[in-house]
Amino acid sequence: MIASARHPRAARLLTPRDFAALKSGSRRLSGPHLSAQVKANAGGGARLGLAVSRRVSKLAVQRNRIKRITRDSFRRHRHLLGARDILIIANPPAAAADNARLHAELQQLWQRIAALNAGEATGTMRG
RNA sequence: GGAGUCGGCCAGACAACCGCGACGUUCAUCCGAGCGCCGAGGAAAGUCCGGGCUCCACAGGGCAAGGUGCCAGGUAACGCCUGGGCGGCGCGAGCCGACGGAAAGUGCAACAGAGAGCAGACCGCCGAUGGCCAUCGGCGCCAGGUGCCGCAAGGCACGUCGGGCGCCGCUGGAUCAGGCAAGGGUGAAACGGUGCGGUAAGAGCGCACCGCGAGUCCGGCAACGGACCGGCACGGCAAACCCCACCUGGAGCAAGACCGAAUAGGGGGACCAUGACGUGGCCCGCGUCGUCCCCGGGUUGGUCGCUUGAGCCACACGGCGACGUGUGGCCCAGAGGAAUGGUUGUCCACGACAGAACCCGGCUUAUCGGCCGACUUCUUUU
Repeated sequence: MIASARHPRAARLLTPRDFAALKSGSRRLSGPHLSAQVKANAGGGARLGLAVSRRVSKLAVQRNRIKRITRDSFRRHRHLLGARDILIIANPPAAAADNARLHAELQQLWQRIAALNAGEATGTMRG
């Protein structure tokens, strides 16, 4: 379906249960500033969760910035990502990275996720 | 124009595209879609004070503990604000101050220093008074040489001289007894300060001014100020205990309320009273009568609380002011895995600190820079 670049409520991980489900059987990817946990979901398209702890930055402004950049990038690339739940975890260096760097890294991350085939995406059968 | 003080305000702008949340409205069986409109701060921060609100069997008395601390106002309240007083800083506009009581009591002061609380004399000053020593003078007393004359007693001369002792007086002293605390020195602090007089040297010993005072009068609601009077004692520390005055019940929106679902009214044990529990420091008082402990099972979803409020903006009136009263107008985030943004372009003074989480009033801390008003001061010109 086509590619609306929107980010409705349905495209988010909402409950603690959603987050707990990612803890087991997910595929992990990591970059210098951001890491991801990915797992196939029951359908309907990609859903995004965010984890930016106070360990990344004590300033709420910085944490908000990272989340906003991530959401904005996610909605633009959501049509590429298939039916997966994705948790993006910020690493401490992310607070020092500017917006352009975060955008670039996110774009690479989406491409790596999209490259995973359906079998791998479930994570459980990895050899 | 330069330097500065106080108060207020702003917090890159504009455009395009793509997004997010609330509300209103239209469409739609539902998912949702269109349109309109709104969408972080002056500190949203630290959580340091004060309230509202909610629950705790509702809040009475006493003790303890904590807080505040010049006075008077303002306020819902405050540790905030305004005005005033006092002290300090600044040429000034102004700024800063835990700023009640030390004669209610207890206590503290290391080191240094002679001495640290009803103190003390190291260096030093004096030595008036009473001694001592010395010089000079006066008076008195005592002892004595040589020569000549004389038998001797004795006389005369040198000589109204010299010596010794005592008393009195003058002057002097690296002096003793003693006097002093001015000056030096120690200290955070040394038992009022400065000056003049005074004195042997000194000293509130006297005087003037300042300071001080359980005194009197006057001004002020008061803090306090002024005048007069008094005398120089009554040191400092209360962010030491303490005294005095005033204030404070506890916990916090994960407060708390409702709806729905699900399971159970389970098993075991302790106590039937001068008992247990409720008051989250204690006691009294008050209230409740079955209460408490252990084991096992179930639930941790939704709605409300949640933004109209000690609200904001004008104008008028009262007040020095903080602020109050009245009239009119406005609606100004409400999320909750958590919205309020991203990218690009143009411009310039090249953009700081930083993100609401129940809500207000303050304080404090962080902060690139800019604008406005009032005032001070210096310089130039007229």
